[in-house]
Amino acid sequence: MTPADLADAVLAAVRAAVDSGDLDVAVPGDVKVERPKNREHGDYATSLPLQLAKPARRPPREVAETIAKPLRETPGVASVDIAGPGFLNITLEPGAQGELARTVVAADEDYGRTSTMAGQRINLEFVSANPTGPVHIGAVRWAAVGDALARVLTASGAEVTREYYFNDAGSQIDRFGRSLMAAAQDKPTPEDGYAGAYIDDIAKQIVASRPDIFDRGDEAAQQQFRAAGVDLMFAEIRDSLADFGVTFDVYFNEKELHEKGELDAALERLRSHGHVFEEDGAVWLRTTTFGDDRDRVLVRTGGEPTYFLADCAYYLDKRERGFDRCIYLLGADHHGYVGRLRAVAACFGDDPDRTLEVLIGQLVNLVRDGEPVRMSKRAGDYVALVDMVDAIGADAARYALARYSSDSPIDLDLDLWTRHTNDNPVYYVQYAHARVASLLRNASELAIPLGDPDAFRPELLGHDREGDLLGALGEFPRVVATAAELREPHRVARYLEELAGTYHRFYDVCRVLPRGDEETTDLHRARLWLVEATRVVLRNGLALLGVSAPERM
RNA sequence: GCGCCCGUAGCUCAGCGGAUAGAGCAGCGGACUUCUAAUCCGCCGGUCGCAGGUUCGAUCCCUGCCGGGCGCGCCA
Repeated sequence: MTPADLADAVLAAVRAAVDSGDLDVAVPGDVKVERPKNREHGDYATSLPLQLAKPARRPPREVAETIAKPLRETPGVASVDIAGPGFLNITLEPGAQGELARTVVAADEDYGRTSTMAGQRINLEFVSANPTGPVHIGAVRWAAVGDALARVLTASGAEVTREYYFNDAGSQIDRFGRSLMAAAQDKPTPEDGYAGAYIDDIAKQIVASRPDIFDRGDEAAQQQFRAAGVDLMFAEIRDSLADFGVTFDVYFNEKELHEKGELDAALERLRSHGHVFEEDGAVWLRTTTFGDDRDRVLVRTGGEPTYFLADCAYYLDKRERGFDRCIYLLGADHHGYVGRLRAVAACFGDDPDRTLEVLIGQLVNLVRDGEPVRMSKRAGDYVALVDMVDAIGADAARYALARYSSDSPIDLDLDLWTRHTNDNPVYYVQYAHARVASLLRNASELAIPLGDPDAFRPELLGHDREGDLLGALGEFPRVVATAAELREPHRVARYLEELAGTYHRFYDVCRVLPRGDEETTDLHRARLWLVEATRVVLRNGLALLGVSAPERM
């Protein structure tokens, strides 16, 4: 019996109580059934009676009794106690609890998948770093978290498109092109230009592949530096992200918006909705109508469109591609965008609460030898994605970035995440998986197969540590669904750390394989099912974070 | 000044209104002839920033204050 099954049983009990006239209340849509910290409070507990007491106009403990009565009749439920002010403490039959191992093994890669978000078409835009330099650490947080988020959303039934908005138009690209040309000519970096070793590298590559680049004058040369530079930079960005395990379904070019006339189309659309006005020779969008703190310029006095107008066109483009929800993952230094983006959606006639979501990730600082590592794309002495992967490996980097709530700023100590010790949570989890894998290898060498599922005797898994492990395994689908719903993939990492600990503690006291010439008993086999189920969940969970599940360490 | 985020054990952080607030690290003390000790067990450690409010019940929701981070361009 899974927690979801039990939740259904509780709701069925409420319905039964209502049908029999014992209770007069609207049956809730879902119910929270949780594992109590204290084992004396049963295998599962719910505070539903406390919540129903007021609408039912009855004392909580009375409500609890009316629900408990039919719930006790549920197959697999051993006992239901009423505790405290009106909690229901539920104890399962040993077999019903152990049954979960079979469920998990049977579901295998699908264990953890739910349909809580079925039918939702989500556009998830993240990283979107400008192609004027390598991906820096701030964007890497979202590469790790965004990709994990995409995975938990998908696991919950949503249809997700990972998208990278590629700003290949605008003045920063001009500055990039000028910087490359200056580097190629050994001239100093232009004012507001980009500097750093990568500029020299790219400039050299371009000159090497086009020795005649300066033949048709500076203007033509700069065009080429710009175009070729963006291509090379973009290829580098895409490769470094791929090495990090992150690939996008759509790389969207800003240039395309300009070339297809989507900026004008968006402007007309906004005008038709009556939110556009002219002032001081510029064209503005009245975003303050929808809560932005100031109105925004769409077209400058000189007739040049702003980056903001491209943002409007891009949003419209996403909506016209059929996404019901556009999620933007931005760094804290861009949180000022939230108000205007929401206003954009509203100006197009959308309800921003429904169609748009902006998630803000606080800043990441890298620390090395106790000293903060400076990051600046301009100065060129920043730590890039590739540096971080070189320093601590893709697994540790992804895990380190994904295990914290995006709401809190983090200092990542490169030394710590390099260590192969217990301080390093990714090793703790991966080690648990390697230990499981090793045990299963030994089982197979001893020719002890899991055997026929019908021969599995779940009621033998009655040890406290087995119960703890089964309970933890049962939580997984709900953890994933919650991570998706709240857009908080770090919950998966924290869960895995707990599961790993629960497994280590089980392993410590519950011998799984027969020793020496011991007979293989049904208990050995039952525990093997439990271990196999643990393997499935650790592997599936790590996969959601994009972290490998090693067979050996 | 306005806006967003944060404030929980010595440190780094979990905890989407429930029972006695948790984990890792650090500190102290234990467990390896036994399936991977990259592990496990015990001890030590808290006015959940402060003050009000809502609630049967608040670390969680609301208001104000204090402290810290970030942001407030016809830049991108």
